[in-house]
Amino acid sequence: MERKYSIKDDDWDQRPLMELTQAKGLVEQLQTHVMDSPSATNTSKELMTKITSSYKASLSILNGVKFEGGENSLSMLKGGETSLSKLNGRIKLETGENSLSIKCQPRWKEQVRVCERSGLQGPLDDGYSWRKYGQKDIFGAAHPRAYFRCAHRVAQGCLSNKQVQRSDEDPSIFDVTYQGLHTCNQVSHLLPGQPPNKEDQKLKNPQETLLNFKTGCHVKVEDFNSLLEPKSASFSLPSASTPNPNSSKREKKTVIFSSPEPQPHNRSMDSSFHPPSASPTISDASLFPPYRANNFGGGKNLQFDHNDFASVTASGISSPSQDFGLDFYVDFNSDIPFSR
DNA sequence: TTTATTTGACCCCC
DNA sequence: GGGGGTCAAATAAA
Repeated sequence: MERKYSIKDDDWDQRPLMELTQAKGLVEQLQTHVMDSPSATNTSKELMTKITSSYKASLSILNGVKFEGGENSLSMLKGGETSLSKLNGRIKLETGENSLSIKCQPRWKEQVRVCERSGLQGPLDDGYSWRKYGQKDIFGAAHPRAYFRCAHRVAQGCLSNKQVQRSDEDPSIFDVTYQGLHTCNQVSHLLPGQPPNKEDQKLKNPQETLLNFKTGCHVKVEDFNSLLEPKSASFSLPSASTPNPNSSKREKKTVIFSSPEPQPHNRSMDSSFHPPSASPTISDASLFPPYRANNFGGGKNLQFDHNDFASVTASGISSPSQDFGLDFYVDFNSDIPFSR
């Protein structure tokens, strides 16, 4: 499969990232070939798996990361076991006695509007699964902020995460901040006709997916009724991790949700809308009222709110099996301290 | 029983 | 010291 990359002149060279992305795709193809080969030894299969994992870990670091310390920063990390972790918004690469802390990742913001009209429009298949890992009351904000990370973080080392907070100005709008590109294979969900893998099948069910935006924005909404209750409201904006290639810089689109007409039995009804286990979820009665998704209300709101974003265009970063445009803005402002 | 969510506590940065 | 982000035990749901 051929990949196309388009890149503008930026502060730093994205080519290593693109090359690595391409290499990852090729290795995954090779891995498929090796796994299917009856003559392949267990050792070669194991090596292929390790190589693929290594590529994914590397991409997790390189996606949106600028090494201020230059190439030597990485060359200082040598010897011993290498581990990759994330703490306080920083990616930390540790090996032996050394560690490299990286703060910046691709970061962008979406605004999701929810309005009071019903309009369930059939199933949709969405791309990414998120797992909620925290919620905080934010100083000066009327509504709490929910924290999500990629549900495949453990299994595939994907470091993508997002924060969701209801807007103070307009309660019908949710500010969704994404950080980090997906390095997992969830994008495969977007491929029509492609059977989900075993794990994904566990994560999804037909009731989860209610929308499909023509723009390519996929929104998952679960258990709208229970949004009235302190738990179990759920939705995700998977495509936000792969913003519409047609979107221009600082372009604003809006994802429109609509709530069902008031239904007295809503609170208790509907086992059919219970949230699946591992889903992109947002939970908080105060945050998430009984909204129902609708796919004819509008586009998605993609807002890049940083003044110093560099524009990068790449393709198929997250999936070797799919070619799609990917426009995003990378905040290169953050510092990249090196510590021991 | 397994898996996901909730929420108080803890940690780190400013 | 305060605030934001994350962890992890408790709890809920499937």
